Amino acid sequence: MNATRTAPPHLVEVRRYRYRIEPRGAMRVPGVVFASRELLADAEQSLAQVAGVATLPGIVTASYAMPDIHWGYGFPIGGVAASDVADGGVVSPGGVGFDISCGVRLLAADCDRRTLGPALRQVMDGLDRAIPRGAGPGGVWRPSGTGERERILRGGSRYAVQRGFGEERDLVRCEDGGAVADAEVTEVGERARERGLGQVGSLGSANHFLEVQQVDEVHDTAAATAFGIAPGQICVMIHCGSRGLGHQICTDHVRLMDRAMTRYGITVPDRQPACTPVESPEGEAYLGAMAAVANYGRANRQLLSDATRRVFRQAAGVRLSLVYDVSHNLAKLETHEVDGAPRRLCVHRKGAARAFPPGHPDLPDDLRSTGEPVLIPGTMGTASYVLAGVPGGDAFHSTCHGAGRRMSRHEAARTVTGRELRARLEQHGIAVRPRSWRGLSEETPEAYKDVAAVVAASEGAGLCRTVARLVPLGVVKG
DNA sequence: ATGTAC
Repeated sequence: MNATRTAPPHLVEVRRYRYRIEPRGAMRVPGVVFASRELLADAEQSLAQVAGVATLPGIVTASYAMPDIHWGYGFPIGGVAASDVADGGVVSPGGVGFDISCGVRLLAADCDRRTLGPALRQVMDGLDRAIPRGAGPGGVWRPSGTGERERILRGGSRYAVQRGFGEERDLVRCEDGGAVADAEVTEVGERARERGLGQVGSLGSANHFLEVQQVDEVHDTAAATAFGIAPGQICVMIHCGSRGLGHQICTDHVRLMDRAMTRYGITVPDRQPACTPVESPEGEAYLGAMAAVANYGRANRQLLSDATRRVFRQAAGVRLSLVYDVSHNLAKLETHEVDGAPRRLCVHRKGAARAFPPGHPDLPDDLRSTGEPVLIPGTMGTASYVLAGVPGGDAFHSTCHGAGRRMSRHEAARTVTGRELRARLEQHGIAVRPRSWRGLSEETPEAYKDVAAVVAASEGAGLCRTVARLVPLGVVKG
């Protein structure tokens, strides 16, 4: 149940693209919102969530919000919060979201728009047939039994590649080398496993998509070269998550934590977001399950990449190499400096991407001097971006994750029909392969903030730098 | 986001 709506917290402009919410009441730290005035106009009610997150036990430095902030379950989408593990810091499933491990993968083709030529149509038709999408079951590959299912949860992309669904080099270009080590498969309940089993290698629905894109502008040639992209080049962007498996894990663990919270003496506004200390049986159970789902999400994107590569090879003789794969819905145990001392933190990024700076030891060797690639899926018919981490990046090295919704799904569907939208996009030279007309209309570009403004605010706030802008040529949607 | 509600 929602409490009475109170006035949104007061924002003070610290400098351009940086606002502050002073700690009041139960807030343990300030709120820091990276945005422009224009972007804030669409974010008013989610500022209360930024203040709510600031009350979490053990939270350090600030409750952060990225320029694409919008209303979410408990935490705002576009929120970043870190808690100090040794100081009773908590982990919250609401700080990760229902779509655990949702993220983006970018593949670069060995051709440009001109050399691909009319084969684009065959590629789109091939993808239309090869990419499972929409709600419900169906994936490109079904694990054969319990053993294989558990190896996906433990091994992520690494297992998918071992199994023949990719190349060894892919793993170098995946966050965490394609798998996190701390997956605890025993914490993944039977219902979650069942839901996940038949959905390995599927897009899902809503804002998830697979797009054939073209590199439209390169802003940073050195970084683009290191990432493997150049002007005019054909790319494929895949945005998807962990399907029913992640949803079920979030549901299960919110329930467990909700029951346990009072035992730890934790009270939160509106009974959400549910949380328990990282160092508690419930906290450890969630993090173990979440890590298993993180691996599942990566395997999902790996399987979809394999299916996409097959289509490009058969329809156009084109090869795709992985640029990067990064999630924007995860909690991670990381070491960051707080008040001049290194602390072990549980960093929640919900609708926020990690953006390690140049020189960070966890980056792949060939990207270490460049900074971590960040992949920003835009809205249909506009543009997507490739960014990079910068030295001194704020918010525990995080940045924006997308355009950010501005209109409800219902409102969006009222503005345009799916058929009208497809006609409009095709007029602009964008091929559309939808699964449902309703789903397409809900994703109309007007339903989102201006992704260029979000990227400009993120860069202006010192969170990242722009490497390239990509425009869509073909969209595959659920 | 989600077998779009227990």
